[in-house]
Amino acid sequence: MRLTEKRIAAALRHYGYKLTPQRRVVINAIAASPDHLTPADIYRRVHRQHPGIGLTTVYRTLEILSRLELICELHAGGSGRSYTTGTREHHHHLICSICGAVVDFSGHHLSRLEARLSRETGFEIEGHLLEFTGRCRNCQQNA
Amino acid sequence: MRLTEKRIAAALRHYGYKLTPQRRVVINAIAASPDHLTPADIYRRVHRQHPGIGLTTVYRTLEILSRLELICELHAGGSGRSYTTGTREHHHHLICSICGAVVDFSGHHLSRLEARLSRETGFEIEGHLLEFTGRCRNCQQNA
DNA sequence: TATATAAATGATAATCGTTTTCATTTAGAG
DNA sequence: CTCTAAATGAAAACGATTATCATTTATATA
Repeated sequence: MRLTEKRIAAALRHYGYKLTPQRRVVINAIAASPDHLTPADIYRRVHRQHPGIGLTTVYRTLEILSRLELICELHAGGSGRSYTTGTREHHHHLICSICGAVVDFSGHHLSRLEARLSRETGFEIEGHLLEFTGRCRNCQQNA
Repeated sequence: MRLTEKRIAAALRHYGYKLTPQRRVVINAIAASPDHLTPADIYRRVHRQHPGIGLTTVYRTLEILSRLELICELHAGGSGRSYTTGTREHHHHLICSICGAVVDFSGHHLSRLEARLSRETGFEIEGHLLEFTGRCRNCQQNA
C-alpha cells in the first residue's frame, strides 16, 4: 500500500520538520504520480503551478523525505535518481534499459543472505539494493 | 579467479581494439590493485608514472573494458563508480557506508527470481545489481 | 493575537564526475 | 614503409547535485 499525501505530511511534522507550502506541493507531486520521477521531473511539475518554488527546495525536500523513508529512492543504473511514494511493503525494482520504465516487485527476501554475510564478514548490514535491468515488452517490439 | 593483465590485453585485441601503451598502463593499474578504484584513483596512479596520459583516455579505456566485462563496474550507492579486475565467477558486493571498503561475495543465485520476473512482466532481463551496504568491522569499532 | 527564533527558502555560484569536441598522433594491416 | 581508421589529449561543455547567504516564514510561546 502506498503512503498518502496526508500521511507523509503528518510524518514530516512528527519528526519535527515544518510543513511549508512548498513541501506540501512537492509531496503532492510525488503522491499524485504512480511513476518514478526524477528531481527534474518533480521540479517541472511543481514549477508549472507554483513558479516560485526553486529547484533547491525540491532537492532538499526529497532528501528529507527519502531519509525518513517516506518516499522511495531509486538509482537507476547510470547517473540520476528518481523517487516515488513510499510503501509499507519492502520491494525492489525492474528497470527498462531503453525507456526507463520502472516496475516494482516484491516477494523476494534477502534476510537469510544478509545473516550469512553478516556472520562471514563481520559487517553490520544496513541495507541493500536489488535491481534488475532489461527490455520491457514495448521496447522489445519496437526493436 | 581474477583476470590477469595479459589476458585482458589479449581479449582487448581479440575484439579488434588497438593495444596502445596508454591502455596497457590503465589495465596494469587495475590489475595491480585488489581494490575497487574510481576513475580518479586510476588516473592518479597512471599519471604518476606516465604524466602524458589524460583523464579522458582513462575514462574511454574503462568504458571499453567494462563493456567487454573484462573489468567489473560498481555503482556504490551515491554518485561515482569504481572498477576492479573482472573474475570468471559471478559475484556481488558488500560496501562499507563509512569507509567505502568493498567485499565481494558469491554463491547467491538469482536465476529463479529472474525467470519469475520475466514470466510475470514480459521483460527480457539483461542483468541485475545486488549490493549490500553496512559498516565494516573496523568502522563499527571506531564509532 | 503578537512576537521571537530557529528553520526553511530561493537565486546564484560552485562543485563533482563525466562526456564531447576537434585537431593531432599512432597502431597495426597490407 | 605506407596508409587509414582508430586512438589520443587538452579544453570546453555538460548535467546533476550541493553550498552559500541574505531574506522570509512556520510555529512555539507569551
